[in-house]
Order: sequence, then structure tokens, then C-alpha cells
Amino acid sequence: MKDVTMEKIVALCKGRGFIYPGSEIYGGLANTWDYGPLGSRLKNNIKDTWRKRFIQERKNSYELDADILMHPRVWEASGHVASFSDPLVDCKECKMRHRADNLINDFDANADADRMTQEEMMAYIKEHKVPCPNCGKSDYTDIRQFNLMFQTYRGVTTDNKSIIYLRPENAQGEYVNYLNVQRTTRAKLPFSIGQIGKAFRNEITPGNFTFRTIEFEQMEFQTFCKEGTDSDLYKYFKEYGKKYFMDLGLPEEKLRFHDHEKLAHYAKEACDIEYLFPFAWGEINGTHNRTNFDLSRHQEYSGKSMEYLDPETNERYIPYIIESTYGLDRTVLAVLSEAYDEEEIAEGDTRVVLHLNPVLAPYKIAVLPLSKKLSEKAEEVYEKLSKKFMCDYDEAGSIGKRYRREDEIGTPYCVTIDFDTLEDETVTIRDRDTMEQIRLKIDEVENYVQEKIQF
RNA sequence: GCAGGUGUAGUUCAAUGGUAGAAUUCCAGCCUUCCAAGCUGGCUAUGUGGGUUCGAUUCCCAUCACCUGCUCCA
Repeated sequence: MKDVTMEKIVALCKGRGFIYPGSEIYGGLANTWDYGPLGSRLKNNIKDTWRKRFIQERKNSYELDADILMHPRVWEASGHVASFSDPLVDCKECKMRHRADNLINDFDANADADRMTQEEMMAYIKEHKVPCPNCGKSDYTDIRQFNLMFQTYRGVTTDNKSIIYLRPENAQGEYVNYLNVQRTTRAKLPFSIGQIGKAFRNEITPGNFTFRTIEFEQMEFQTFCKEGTDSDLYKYFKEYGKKYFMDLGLPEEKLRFHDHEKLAHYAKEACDIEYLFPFAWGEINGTHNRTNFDLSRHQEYSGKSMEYLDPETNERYIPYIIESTYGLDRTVLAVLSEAYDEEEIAEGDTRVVLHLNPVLAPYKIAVLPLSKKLSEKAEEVYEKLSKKFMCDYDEAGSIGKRYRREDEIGTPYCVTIDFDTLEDETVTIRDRDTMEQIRLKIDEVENYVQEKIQF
């Protein structure tokens, strides 16, 4: 029955105002997308649920809003300047693009290309005539470094000293501020700093809709802890993340853990949570045990102590960090993919409906006068309810058509004003999922909806 | 990123080297008392930038986007 494709989701998003192609009137810019009126609401609602679970409901958790632009030395300390780039070669024969290091490692597992310089890799490829996995020939372009950090320049000059980067991850903002936060909140280990914000990666690969974009928003949670407690916290946050996604409405059978075998330069343990998108399994969260790597490096590069003074033991040490990062855009996409449905409600009559968790729905209530003669009363109800909820108002077309419009954008409740409303102050409230209707006093609507959107 | 395919109203489709049609959506009016009703009218398109040509939506090149497959995913 339900046949969800990315094509349908993209069409709905564009047609209803969730997500538009970036810079569309100029023909679009690859891998950029703009969130429209409904998409912005959905995204903000997801942020709100995340803040509630991660900041509000957890002791010793604090929010931070760090700048996107940071001192260039930050990215030297973090290792991104050195290792956040891919050495790429193109096969001249079949035009296939490869990562030179992977080419060598796949050719000979003992070659250890990760330790080679660019020149050594090139020499190795030529010497051993490493074949192209696609066409078998060995005729490549020179290696070109593709750094995934966006660069820009500070000030008006463009010399090397003034290069600054758009952050490729948000975590460093928490790390460089961890002692500020600790001191000002008087927090004791373990404590956490959460941050929602944009990051940028100059990726060459195309995304599936908003799954892989060059500008994206992350919801990050960094927990600072004592060495020895790190692995337990790591396991705990994996599970906590999965539960959060389930609370948003993603079913357990479409979520799985994917433990990393190949670890990033900063990680001791790493695990993704993946969701089964219409196109494939895809990462929506990453949890890493980053050890004391980052803070140690910042201590080394900045010359400032990053040590925490443990008030219980009077020890000084650099804390371990458990990082759990949630891709906001990917969460939006997962939630939309999961909510999308086409239902046959009578023979030959189908409706498109977004079964969004009501707490995430862009509009909580649509106010619909049954006849335009009832506009005045309907507007009165709209004004009253919109003080509490995001509400939509629609009086165009038949009532059935308006229900369908609201179904398609996931509005959980439609409040219909009819001629009885004028007499007895009651309205019909219609449920998106069950299509059932009940009669309520206008004054009861607020509490009724409020109860349904608890998170 | 690579290979192939496709770009015409918001959407889905026609047609054409010489005035671009329809359905649907949308808007307005009439009608309409709870799940995409009907009637009338109206708005709206050749992705973008070059080139060839008297003239290009049509042919050529580039670019952007989408589709299918591959690749990649620190």
C-alpha cells in the first residue's frame, strides 16, 4: 500500500513549503536547500524536543551557542587542517574518481597508505601499476588534495595568515569553552554541554535530498567525564539517542546501531545510529568516545591548561569526552520519510497524510469554517487558539478538500466551526490519524490539544 | 565525482526551426451544513548562460537540477 520514494517526499516538501531547492531561481546550487514556512516549523519543533530531552531534563547539562568562525589554530589542534582532506585521483581511462589512499590499501593491505605523503602515494601507484578497480588500467591524473573545510579570509587581504575556516564540526566550540562553562556553572564532572548550530563541509559527493549537504545543522551533546567512566557513558548515550529517535516517532525496527571498525583520528569508540530511509540505511546520529585527545591538543596548541581540578580527590586531569551528534537535517528527513503515507480511504480515493508526532507538526490546529458565512466566528476561534498554538486558517473549498490539505502537511487537529457553534459554543474536532470527530466546547479545545502534544 | 537518461505553467503531460495546448492545482465569483462535488471566469511555462540561424523551446556547447547505476561517506 505505502510506497514511499524520495521523489514523492521531495515533491511534497517543495509543493507544500517544507523544503525548497537552494537558490532555485538561479538554477539551484548543488546540495543546498532552504527550509520553507512548514519546514522551519518542523525543524524548530525538533530542536525544541532535543533541548527538552538533552538540556532541560538532564542535570548538569548546559547549552552553548558558539561562533561558527574560530581561531585557525583550533583546526590545527583538532587535526582537521592535516587530516580532513582526501587525496583524489581520476582514472584517465574510465574517468572514475578514487581516493588514492584507498586505492593503495585495497591493492595491498600491508602498504599502509595512511602513513604516506602525497608524493609517496603517487610513486607507489606508478611503481606497482595499481589498477583501476573499475576498468583495470593504471593511468591516473596527479593526486589533488581536496580539503573538506570551507575557507574564507578575514579582513580585506587574502594572504595565508588571514585564512579562516567555516567550522566543519561544532564540537570544538564546546571544547575551547569547557572551562568557561564549568567555572560559570560550577559544574562537577560529569557534566555536558549541548549546542545546536550549523557546520560546513565542502563535500564532493551528492546527497539524497537533504541527507548530505554542504551546509548542515547539528545538535551536539558533549559529556565531560573522568577517564574510566567514559565507556559506560558511551554505551549509555548510544541507547539514550535511540530512545530519543523512538520518541520522535521512528520505529525501532527501522533503527540500528552501526559500530565503526575504522576510527577517526580522534576516537577510541564510535557508533552510528542509522535509520532506514527510503533510499538506504543512513546515519542520523554519531556517538564517539573522543578520549582526552581534543582537550590535550588544545592544551598543547594554546599553551593553556585544560585540566579539571577534581574537588573530591584534588587531582588535576584532562577529562575524557563522550560526544553524541544528531544531524538535524537528517532527523527532519527521517521524520518526514516515516510520517509520509498514502491511504486508500474509499475505493479509488486516496489521501496523502503525514502522520507526524503532533509535537512536531508545523500546525497543531487548523480552524475551518464550514461555510464562509461563519468566517467571523471562525476568526474569533482562530485568534483565541493561536495565542497557544501554531494554527492554520482555511475557508477555501469544500470541507473535505480542506481536511486533505491539512492531512498532507501533518496538522493533527482540525477544528470545524458550524452553525451550531453560534448557538452553543461547540466545535467539531477531527483527528488526522483516525479521521474521527468529536464535539467539544471551544474552551475545552486548548486542554484537549495540549494533552496530545506532550513530549 | 563518474557513466547514461531527463529538463515545457505550482504539478502531470502535449506540440513545434516561425503566435506553445490540455488536465490538475491555485485565485475570484456563484453554489455548498463535515472528508478531494458542480458551474463561470482568471493567473501562470519552454531550468540557466552562451553559440549557430533572418528567427531557437526545438540544433550545438557549457552549467545547474532531477532519475538510474557506480563511487564516496573523515
